[in-house]
Amino acid sequence: MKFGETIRELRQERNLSQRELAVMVDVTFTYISKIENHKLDFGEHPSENMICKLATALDTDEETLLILAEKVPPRIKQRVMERPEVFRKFAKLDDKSLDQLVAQIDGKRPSKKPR
Amino acid sequence: MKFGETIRELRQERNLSQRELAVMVDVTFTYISKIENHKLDFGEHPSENMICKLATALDTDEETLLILAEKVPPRIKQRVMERPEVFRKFAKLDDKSLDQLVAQIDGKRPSKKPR
DNA sequence: CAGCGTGTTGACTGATTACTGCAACACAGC
DNA sequence: GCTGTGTTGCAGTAATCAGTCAACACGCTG
Repeated sequence: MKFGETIRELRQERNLSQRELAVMVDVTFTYISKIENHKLDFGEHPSENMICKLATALDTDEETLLILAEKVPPRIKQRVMERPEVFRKFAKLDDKSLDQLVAQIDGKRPSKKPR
Repeated sequence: MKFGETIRELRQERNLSQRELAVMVDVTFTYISKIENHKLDFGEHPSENMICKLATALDTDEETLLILAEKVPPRIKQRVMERPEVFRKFAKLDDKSLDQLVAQIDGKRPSKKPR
């Protein structure tokens, strides 16, 4: 519901025209327009590859874009394949339980102990 | 590496010929053979839809088959989309940390708290 | 108002996907 | 030696995907 809008915002923040961005990711500018307006012929979103290029060109986080495009980022997919039973369990938990687990993680490993 | 072999085993356990299974999932039996031997023209695995039908026909767990075919089951995908930050965190954890979280889940919610 | 830069849209094209269908062969048992 | 079973290669197809191209619309600016 928000992928195209996000691309547009990022592009405008960087003061790029559709044409300029198009060159950077190596497609025609009309395609950029369609992406931003969700006017792609079939499904809503561009290919994973394209999203990756867009992330680079716009200097933004690739995984966030992928998720907006309803694609599971490769790194997450890989981990799911490596530990399927675990992720199947996680997927069964409700929001509250997930939050509790996150709290566990953040509590136990406080990112960076600043001495 | 094991999808085709798994299908074959399940099929044989149920005493089905490739031809019989093929009818059940509405494809030709040569296709079943190709699936079992990883001889599909392009990528290794059949479509999600086909896998789903196979699971039904073989009366086995769909998600397990999907994972063998290196596809993220829809239920898991959906949950990832709903709580992306959470699953991104999970995916960063090493095996030991994941195991600890699972222990948390299993310990904390012993299936059914009576009372 | 001419012309430029910008964005939007519909029709079209080429590649890839997910199979079908056939033919030929192998092997196993009766 | 025939029937049932599985294997493999090749060609064909229909749908979907990824992207191009031409045409047009808008707002500025000189």
